[in-house]
Amino acid sequence: MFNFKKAAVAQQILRKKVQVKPLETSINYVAGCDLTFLNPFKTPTVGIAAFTLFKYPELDLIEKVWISGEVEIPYVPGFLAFREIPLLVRAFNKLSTKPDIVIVDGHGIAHPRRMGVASHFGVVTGTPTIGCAKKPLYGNFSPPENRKGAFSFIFDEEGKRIGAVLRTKVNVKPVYVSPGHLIDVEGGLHLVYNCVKSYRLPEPTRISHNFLKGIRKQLMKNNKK
DNA sequence: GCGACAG
DNA sequence: ATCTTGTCGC
Repeated sequence: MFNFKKAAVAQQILRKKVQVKPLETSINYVAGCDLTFLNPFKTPTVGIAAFTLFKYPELDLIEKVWISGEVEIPYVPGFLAFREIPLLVRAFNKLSTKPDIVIVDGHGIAHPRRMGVASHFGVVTGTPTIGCAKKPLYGNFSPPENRKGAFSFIFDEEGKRIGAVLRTKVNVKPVYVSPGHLIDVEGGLHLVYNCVKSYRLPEPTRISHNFLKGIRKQLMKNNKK
């Protein structure tokens, strides 16, 4: 079975490789990704991972890819990356065009050991990443004002900025943005906000999720026959 | 000791 | 993290 104690040690080693700094390249393509499970409450189960690629800043959809496979590691808060990364990397490799940055569904450095799934994915693939989660995991913050575009920063125990809480839509819960790799807090915040249209989640994440919904439906149907 | 705890 | 339906507020 999976050893979470060793996984925590691995995260402590990997965190030294995370680079939080201004993005060095211009953004022409941005990708989003997501996972779904045939039975999310059972492990092992079959997981499906998807990537969607968009032109930036127009947000025109360019490509969609997916892959499925067995997932054997259970979800434990703080260790999401170990469950999701194998399939995410396989799906990422199917993209015919590599994005300049990836928005990952989960946290980056706003994590107990600064190694959320976004940072982990960024380090193992050498890609700039930004985490965009729907719920808080780690850090101190005050809720942002109820205006679209309002935000407040997330701080660690030492008072260092590790992310931001961003209101992408009025009267809707905010999202939690933190650098994954090769970008900083401000840059990530700006990118996520530029990827938001009329919904709570940025388009790359939202479209990836919707895409997977259809794939999952097809797979469930084929499973029965 | 207790609560909190991405997906 | 899934699915489905109804309900409420803007």
